[in-house]
Amino acid sequence: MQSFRSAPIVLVTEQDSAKLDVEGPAGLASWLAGHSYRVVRHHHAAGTQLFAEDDDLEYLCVLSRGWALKYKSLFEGRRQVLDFALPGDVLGFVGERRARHAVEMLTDGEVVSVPRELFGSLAAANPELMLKVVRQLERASTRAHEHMVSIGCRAALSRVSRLLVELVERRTLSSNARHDIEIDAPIRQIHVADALGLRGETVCRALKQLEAANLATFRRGRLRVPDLVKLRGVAETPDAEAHTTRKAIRRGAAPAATAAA
Amino acid sequence: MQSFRSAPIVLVTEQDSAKLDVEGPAGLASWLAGHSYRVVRHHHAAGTQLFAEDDDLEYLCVLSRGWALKYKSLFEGRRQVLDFALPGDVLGFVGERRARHAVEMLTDGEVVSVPRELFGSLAAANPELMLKVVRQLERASTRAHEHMVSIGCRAALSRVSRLLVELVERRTLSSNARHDIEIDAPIRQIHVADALGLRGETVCRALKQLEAANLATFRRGRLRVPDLVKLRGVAETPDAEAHTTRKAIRRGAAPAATAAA
DNA sequence: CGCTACTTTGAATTATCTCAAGTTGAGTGG
DNA sequence: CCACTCAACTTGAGATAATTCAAAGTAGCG
Repeated sequence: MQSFRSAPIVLVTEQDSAKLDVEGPAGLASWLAGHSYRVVRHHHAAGTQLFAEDDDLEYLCVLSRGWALKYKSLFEGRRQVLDFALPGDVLGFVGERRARHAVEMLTDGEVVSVPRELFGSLAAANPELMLKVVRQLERASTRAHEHMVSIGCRAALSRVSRLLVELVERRTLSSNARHDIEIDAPIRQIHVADALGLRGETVCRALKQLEAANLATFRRGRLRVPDLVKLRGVAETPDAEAHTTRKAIRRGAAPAATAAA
Repeated sequence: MQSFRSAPIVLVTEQDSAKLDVEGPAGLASWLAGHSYRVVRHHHAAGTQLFAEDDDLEYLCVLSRGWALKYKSLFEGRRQVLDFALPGDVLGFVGERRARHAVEMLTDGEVVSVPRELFGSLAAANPELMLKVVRQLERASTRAHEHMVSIGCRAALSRVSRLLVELVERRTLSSNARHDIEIDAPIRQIHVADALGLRGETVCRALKQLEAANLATFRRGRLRVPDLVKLRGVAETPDAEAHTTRKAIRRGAAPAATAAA
């Protein structure tokens, strides 16, 4: 079932369409909003589950405002966060009706929904639409791959750093700011943990380390990064530094100053 | 640079096109092969690197025969295997020229290559082409997500079991065989390890366990699974069974028989 | 003011990694 | 047909990063 079907349905107006352009020229939501009165926009409260894994989806959706979470649930309440969806991201699947993962709103937000068959005809008539979708898919896929590298190869501190860097980069895009960046990141430590294959306690300890080293402060949905380059350095130091230090200590040498010390 | 540019270039003939249909009705390679003389087919030896991360790709490629490996390299020789590519899989990126990961042949095989701009015009003229690409992308994305669940949430034994199940399912597709399945899987333990975020030794120990329990035998590129349902059971038993057993032992109770014991 | 949900800290436990030796087996060339 | 080689696989024992369990702290909110 699609729980959002009970949400108020708002037809997209011309003004709305113009407003959606804030997502940039590649914005899928704005494109869709302007092409049929059957493209609708729903508002959803934080915490709403848009759909669950295995749901039969009648719509293809694009997030137009707010943050959402894509995840898969396992046994014993464990879950894997697959991606943080930001405005412009596709929620749903073009190739099949069955949902391969769940999606839930992290903040209040808005979702543009297109009936599947309407999307099909829009796509047939407008090649550029499918291209926009492909680009979104590939971007999401690249993020998933980076994610896999983190979970598979990096130590806890690096994973957390890498995720913070990703969040900053997704929010500051073309901006080349590198110092004292501060963004809203409406997520809890547990979301970071579930995304990185760690437990909440481990994420907490990693964040404390980053804070102690003045590399990043993440509290109550607000992320501050004094020096993005340095943080990226920790993210890309998989284990090498820690490893070297460890060995040196074992040999009785004085430990080198690490980024987090 | 694209190292495969030095490979012999073979124009696709009508017969080739017909032959490529073994990939099934959704086969991208066969579709592409029939639509322009500028679509070429290359042969590549096992071990060939088709492209590296950050290469500037002039072609969009589809694997038509053999197995390939998508991966990202890190420090100290560590790498994360992102996906095993089988015939029909897209190698390359529609939305941008820059490669986001490396690809290397696991076996001898063939690759159908389309110049990027030609792909663009083919896609504009044939909406169904882009749809085929989207479906491939979504399938790869779903695999990546399953992969993340494994790496992030499962114990070593479950991860290995899950990967073996995935390989079997991809090779037997619509077949509903469930007993005594045997397939070629031209990979080594180290590929499994790099795919699952484990070390070779750990994969070896997991495989030994599976073999001892008569759940799967994987040796020299050949995988035999006596009972797919049972193996799937181990894959989906994240830790619960082992965990319960562990606790029971600590309490002094007799350990329950586990699948791998 | 007292929930409730989230975060923090500590100590013990453990799955996996590391390091270091073997062992196996397919391929090679005498 | 028999060494020989080399890469892949196997096995063991010790080290460690992360988990688990348990118990306090905090902060937002009605």
